[in-house]
Amino acid sequence: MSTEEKIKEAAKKIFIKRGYAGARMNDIADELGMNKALLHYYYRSKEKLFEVIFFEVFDMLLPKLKATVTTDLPLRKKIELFVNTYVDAIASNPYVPMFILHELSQDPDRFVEKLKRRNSFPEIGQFILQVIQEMEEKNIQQYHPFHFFMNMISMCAFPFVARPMLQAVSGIGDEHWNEIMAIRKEEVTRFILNAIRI
Amino acid sequence: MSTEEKIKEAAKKIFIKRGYAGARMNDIADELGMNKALLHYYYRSKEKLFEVIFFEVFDMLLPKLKATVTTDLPLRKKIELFVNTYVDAIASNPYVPMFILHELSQDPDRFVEKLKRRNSFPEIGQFILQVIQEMEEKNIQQYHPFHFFMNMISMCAFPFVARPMLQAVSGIGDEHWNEIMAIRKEEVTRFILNAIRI
DNA sequence: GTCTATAGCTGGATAGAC
DNA sequence: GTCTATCCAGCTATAGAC
Repeated sequence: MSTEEKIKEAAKKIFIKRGYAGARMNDIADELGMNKALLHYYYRSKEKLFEVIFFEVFDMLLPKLKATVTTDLPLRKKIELFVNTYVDAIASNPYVPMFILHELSQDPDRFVEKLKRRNSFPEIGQFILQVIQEMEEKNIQQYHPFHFFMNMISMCAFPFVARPMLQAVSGIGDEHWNEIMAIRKEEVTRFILNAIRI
Repeated sequence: MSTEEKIKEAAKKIFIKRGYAGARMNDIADELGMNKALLHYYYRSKEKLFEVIFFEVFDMLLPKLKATVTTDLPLRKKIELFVNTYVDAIASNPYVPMFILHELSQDPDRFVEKLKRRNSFPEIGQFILQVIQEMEEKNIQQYHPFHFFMNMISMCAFPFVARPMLQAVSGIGDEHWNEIMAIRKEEVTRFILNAIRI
């Protein structure tokens, strides 16, 4: 791995742990046993380094989600695919939601602005329409379509965000936590499908 | 409202918006048209000021939740009460989850440690047992009880955390968002009860 | 109690040797 | 490319006048 790569990985770790404001260039350098002057040599400034990571994280996640939401599957299959994709993607990068929320809270407008410049922004309109149609045809329970969508997203993402607190409240240790999360996809999918069945 | 109170309220606003690391004592002072020396006069240090707010936020939320989880109601009623209480509590302080997550991510252990010193920590063991019993008696669908609990929490809390992103993805404006959130309690309760019905 | 002024430190950024 | 040394802005915190 090149020095440039190594810096990026270490920076990702620190930014995710502490957020942009809390992260120190020194911490990143220490993480690598390097000097912070090197970070500036490769990435010019803290802000620039952060942006590189920011977009990398999103380019890993958003295109996948966009693809699942816009495929041409029947609703139930699409829900299953969405949950599987989302939970898998986050489970293999469990720090991502926290990272996103961290920066989202600092300056929501700037954050959303950055995102929109990528055109990988998931387009949920079509999915919502599909839900509405199934409801009109009485194939599934009636819900407010947006709440239904929020329920899906919430159950996929929140456990990863709130993990430390959930573990504290429940007393579940790390090993046990991983075992439990391994079956989350199936549990959530089944939960949703049961909730919409007539 | 006393100066001390005013400082606390302004500080809460800033800490929530920017997190501990991102908040500036100057921002808090400016918010009030005061001088930052005053903040130190009343609260000694940034850290002390933060702690006061931290515990105030939790003392507003946790005891309520603890109460709902440990009441002696049948499961379905308890679920309804839990969702109503949680969503109401957060809706009237929509910044709270973000605030919590912010600080949770900085140093999870210290965070949980602080919390445990209060004895208002919700005890979910009894609730989980109740869920298990209903499942064994085949009164409700079979789920992993912890996933079921996570689903409840997730749907209550996440929309408030991710609001800016959800609005961006969906294109929903502020007025419309408020309308939608006004019915969330009912939507979530119905969703859960439908998911567990046999 | 409230203000101005300033001390003292932290952390991002750069210069310059190697 | 990598390191050491150092600059300088921005921040917390305090001293001291009123």
